[in-house]
Amino acid sequence: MATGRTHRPATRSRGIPEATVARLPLYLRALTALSERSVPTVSSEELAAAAGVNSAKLRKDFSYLGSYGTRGVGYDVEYLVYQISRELGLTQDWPVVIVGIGNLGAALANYGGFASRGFRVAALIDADPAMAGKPVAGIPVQHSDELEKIIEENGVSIGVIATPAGAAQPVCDRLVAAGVTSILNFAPTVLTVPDGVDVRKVDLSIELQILAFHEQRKAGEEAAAEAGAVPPAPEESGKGPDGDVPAVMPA
Amino acid sequence: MATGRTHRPATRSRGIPEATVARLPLYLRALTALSERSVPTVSSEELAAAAGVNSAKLRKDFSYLGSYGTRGVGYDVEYLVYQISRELGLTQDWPVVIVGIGNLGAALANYGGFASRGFRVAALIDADPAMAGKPVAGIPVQHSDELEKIIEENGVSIGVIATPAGAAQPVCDRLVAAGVTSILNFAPTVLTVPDGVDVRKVDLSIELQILAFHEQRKAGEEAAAEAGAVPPAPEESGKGPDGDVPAVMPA
DNA sequence: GTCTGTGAATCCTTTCACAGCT
DNA sequence: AGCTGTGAAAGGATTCACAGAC
Repeated sequence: MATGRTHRPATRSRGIPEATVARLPLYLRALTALSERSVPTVSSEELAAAAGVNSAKLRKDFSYLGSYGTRGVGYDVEYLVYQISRELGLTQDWPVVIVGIGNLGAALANYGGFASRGFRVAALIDADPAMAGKPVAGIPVQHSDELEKIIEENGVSIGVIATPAGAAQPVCDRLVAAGVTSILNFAPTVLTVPDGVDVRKVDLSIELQILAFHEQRKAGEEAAAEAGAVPPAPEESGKGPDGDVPAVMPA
Repeated sequence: MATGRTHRPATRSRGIPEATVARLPLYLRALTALSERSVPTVSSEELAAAAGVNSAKLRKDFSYLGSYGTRGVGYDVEYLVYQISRELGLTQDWPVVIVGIGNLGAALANYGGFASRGFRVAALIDADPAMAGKPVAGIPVQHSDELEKIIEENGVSIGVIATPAGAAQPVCDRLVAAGVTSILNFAPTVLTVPDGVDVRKVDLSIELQILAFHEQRKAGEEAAAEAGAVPPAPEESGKGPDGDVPAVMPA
């Protein structure tokens, strides 16, 4: 995953592992659901189940944030919601812009999960002049000529790129030049950014491909159970894709 | 080795680490781009740069697939495209169904990255009778009553869920009952599935939250660099002028 | 007795660095 | 020379298991 440099080697105060950070939103969602049902406290076991992880991991994760639980009782739901929100920076308002209002951009603009978590769609931007002024999710689309102005006037530091692949890097460059320091990229391209800028990538087809890999292996196991299946082994001799045999290396 | 601590018994890999599998689609995309430019061979250094990883990692990843490179030369682009495609299972045709044809479902239906990688949208399914028959991305939407029939007739084993959160689990259950064994879930819910079924989750707001975390930290570092270090631990107070404040009630 | 918080052990991933092939 | 393939080392993440608070 493309992550900018988190320079500052001596993180004496709070070094929350990336893996933990990535799970905090999961916990937060589960906690929010409990909160809406007015559940006062929850055990690590229950919360872990609701978030889809195991309890040891959850407790370890929370231990990086501090000691917010009560032994013999569990965690106070409201208090934890607040602590995690604060840790994630969601107690403040994050204006974001979405660039590229095609199908995906429109879906993102309409996505309720943003507004409910401290994110505010400050502007929708598209390169197509015909889109300008047209409202999407109640927000008028603006032409990309305005990009820099919009970023500066709204103090936007997070940009979402939902353009076609070819437009992504130029858009990215302009966003960064205008002051954006975090980018969520939906375009199927590797973005190049300067140090200090974070990029996260969501690629719809990559996830499907990973599923296909496992799916294929399931089918292969079934077949292999009946006969010894050996796929084609082109030129190269030696290892190749065979059964469980790892790479060989005689001494 | 092969210790008896199989967290996922049904998903025993052929020796290719998950982390590597997750990167194969990246390599494949970079290679496809090279292939289209008729580049015959590529070094690990070049390919790694194009895929956004470092070369040692790439070579290690490829070593799990077999010895497909030539020392002193690099990798044959076409050959590697074929090998990775085969490894990912993309040399076969994967019919998929998309359930929930809202903004996101429509975006997915229109997404070109599927068709070009062995995935074929076999059907679009929505619970709204008003959608039935309406074409999206050239494919007529079918009502969810037809779900089981569609799955079976098309031999679908991969399902994409793009419904609202509340509908996701019931839809998932029906998909699984009908024979689907891999699910890509865009709904913000933790899905419960029987053993042997793979679920991958894509959550748009989670990615943004992770960005917000890092963004917040950057802001804190800047402030700390300019003035004396002041840890950002504010009490619940007035947010922004137009803040839409998440429900937090600190004890 | 219940449940959290956490060192220690285990497992997985990345990086290093160089042997060995072309 | 140039570049891959891979053991070995280093670094993270996960799980274990239990001390200690309630």
